[in-house]
Amino acid sequence: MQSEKNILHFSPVPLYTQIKEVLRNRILNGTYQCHDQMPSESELTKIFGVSRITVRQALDHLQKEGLIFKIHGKGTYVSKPKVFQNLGKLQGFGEAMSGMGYEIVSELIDQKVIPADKTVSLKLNVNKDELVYEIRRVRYLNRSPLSLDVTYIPKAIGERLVKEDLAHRDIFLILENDYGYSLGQADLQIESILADDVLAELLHVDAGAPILRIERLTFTTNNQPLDFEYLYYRGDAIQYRLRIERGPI
Amino acid sequence: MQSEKNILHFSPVPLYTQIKEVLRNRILNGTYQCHDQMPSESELTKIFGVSRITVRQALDHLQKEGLIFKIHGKGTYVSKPKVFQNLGKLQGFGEAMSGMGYEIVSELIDQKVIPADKTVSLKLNVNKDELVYEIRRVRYLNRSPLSLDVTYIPKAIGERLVKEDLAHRDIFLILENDYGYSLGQADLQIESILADDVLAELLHVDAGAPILRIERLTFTTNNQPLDFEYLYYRGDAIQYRLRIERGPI
DNA sequence: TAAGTTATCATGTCATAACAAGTTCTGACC
DNA sequence: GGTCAGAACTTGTTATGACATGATAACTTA
Repeated sequence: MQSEKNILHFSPVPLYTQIKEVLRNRILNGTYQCHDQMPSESELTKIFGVSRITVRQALDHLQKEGLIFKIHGKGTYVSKPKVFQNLGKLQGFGEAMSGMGYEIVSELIDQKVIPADKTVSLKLNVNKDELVYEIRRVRYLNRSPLSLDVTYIPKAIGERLVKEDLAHRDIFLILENDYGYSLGQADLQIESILADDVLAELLHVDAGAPILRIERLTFTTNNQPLDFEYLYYRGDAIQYRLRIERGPI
Repeated sequence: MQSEKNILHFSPVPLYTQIKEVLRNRILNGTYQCHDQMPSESELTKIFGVSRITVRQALDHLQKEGLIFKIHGKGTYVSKPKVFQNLGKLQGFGEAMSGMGYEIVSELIDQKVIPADKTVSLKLNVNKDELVYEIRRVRYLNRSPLSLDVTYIPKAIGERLVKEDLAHRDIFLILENDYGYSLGQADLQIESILADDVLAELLHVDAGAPILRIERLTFTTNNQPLDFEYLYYRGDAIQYRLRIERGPI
């Protein structure tokens, strides 16, 4: 019946999902390469032995993921993997830059247990004056200071974190891979400020230099606040690139 | 034939788009309220006089926008409007703030046809020195200047745009609703700079004040660059809030 | 040769139809 | 009364078929 023996017509997983996975793999492993034209919808119906509506459903999902794009009247094509493709996702800075050929190291400035002030307690959903960990690090990109990260994290997690190699490992990766937390959404707030003396010294800029200040509150997939950070980036460094998708209203 | 006289079966705009707009309006104006159950798919087919596949296409889009959610076997429901729901999506600033209780007006500083410089030509994918429109606007939030938007757009589109009411309408909305462009992704680049004299005067800040500079390149769903902008925000205003989701890779 | 027309193939839209599967309510049976 | 089967909803998946519309190449015509 079907030319593709990988496609099971009697399976709890929908046909369009199976087809989507097969096509995704072929794109990722290079069977269909960047800017290649994919088989047309009618060809795919023959290849997989399904109807056109099923093929279109699989393609729609892949398009939503950004792996392919369609041109009316011409065909379906494999998207060029863009630098930004994986951004616009929540990720730490090291996570973002490593894999892009940059070497990121962090210098631990200090780490201490402090009572949560009003802002931190609100963000992390703890009582005021409840103890939390404050971790201050300066991140270097190719020997040049790039940002000061001030992280607030519940005391229980902080106690484990401070034993880790925070100079080379991303906190998000530790939380996810080592501690098993599942990171979900994050709220970002961005503003522009002037460097004070402390920032100026740490980031090797003049006092009064422009600084990009990002406030980030990260949640688990269960919507529990987990990590609250202030990120002070040097204003002259290309900072955050986001690939965001349109959603109306 | 159809119970809904607003739905035109012989129109260049697809039926599912018309239905999507009608339903969206009913959600926004409160006809269908938060957590209300929407009419079932079979009811909607009768209401609008279309087939179920068309209704589902409209609902799928609304779901992707986050306005509704479905529960298998139960029904379709109106989502609770979240503060961040509409952020982290690509949207113009007015689009973001209106509906949040703020009044946004824009002042048109100037609009002119200029030859594309190297940056603009690269971003918009046109030849260097090819003519493009440059539109400069200052946006006011409750009488207070908030940002300078410098928009570069291909000449053909710009010629139509400059006839519009750019003081009160969002460019993105005009492009989408009036011109039928389907906006897809956008690349954002954010940095922090100091206000020069021009910016200082336009934004009512001192020269040297911190400014948030956002470079935004917006694509159609066909991945054609459509709109390239520099957004200069006052650094002391809460700027951009993004709700971003974690994605694999 | 250049310009216009047509054929062909691509995706986009829409209709009708059927069955699967999850939820809820009802009514029969114990 | 409590339980359980089933009817009557819901959304989810899939098929088949049709026509519209955009893009392109081949063909025709001036």
